[in-house]
Amino acid sequence: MNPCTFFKCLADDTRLKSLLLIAKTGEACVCDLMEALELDQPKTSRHLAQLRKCGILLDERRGKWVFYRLHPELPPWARNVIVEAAENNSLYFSDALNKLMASQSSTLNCC
Amino acid sequence: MNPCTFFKCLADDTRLKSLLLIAKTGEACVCDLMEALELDQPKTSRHLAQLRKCGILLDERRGKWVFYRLHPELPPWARNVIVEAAENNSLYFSDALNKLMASQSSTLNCC
DNA sequence: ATTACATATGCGATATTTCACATATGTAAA
DNA sequence: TTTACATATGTGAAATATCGCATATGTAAT
Repeated sequence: MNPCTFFKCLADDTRLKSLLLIAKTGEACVCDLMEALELDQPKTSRHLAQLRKCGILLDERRGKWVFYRLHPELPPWARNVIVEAAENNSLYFSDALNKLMASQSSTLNCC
Repeated sequence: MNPCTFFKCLADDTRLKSLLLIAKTGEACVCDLMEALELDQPKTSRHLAQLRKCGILLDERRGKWVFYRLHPELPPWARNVIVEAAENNSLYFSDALNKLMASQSSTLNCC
């Protein structure tokens, strides 16, 4: 994991918020993320794909849905960076986090 | 310190290596950094200026030279990110670090 | 005041990233 | 097997970042 490549992955609002949301909640599917972040589907998917290709996220398909979580083999220092960023910038993504947790706990939710 | 802005600052080879070198050595002047990184002067100065304007680095002039160090008011989480990256990616900037330490300890050095 | 050296910045050219739209793929229910 | 839904990706346009060169500013010695 080249550190410059790693930081490039965090250097975008969509990707960073997606990562912080996933770090906080453990995992999330694409449809919940796009609603929480108020983004269209291709944009959400593209950024998640970039994080997956860099080895930061791991995807798992369950039926129609694809869930993303932090890659278990992510180097500890890199995981710490994400977790520390999440713990110290709650205001940056609290709106999205509230929406995401509402979706995830709702029985009306798609997945 | 918006976290996305912060990570954008780390998402470039010149800036990231400069930061890791400064984190390791405490401080460095522009001329030593440009030699350690084998860059021209305007490029080195430009990237340092960006880090200064974002509040990551603090500059201090001493005679003809300008020394940069991590800004003392940098939020602890952000400082930790830089320090952790430095501690866990030595191979990424070891060449530059060796050159920088050689310059800084040499009596032949300009500053 | 002039010169030499260290650092900073204006600016157009180039490279890289991101976006928006269309479309493709994958899954499951009817 | 048709349909609906979820996700992924091809592609060119737009936005953004970086570079290279020239030049400006700041400091100290002569």
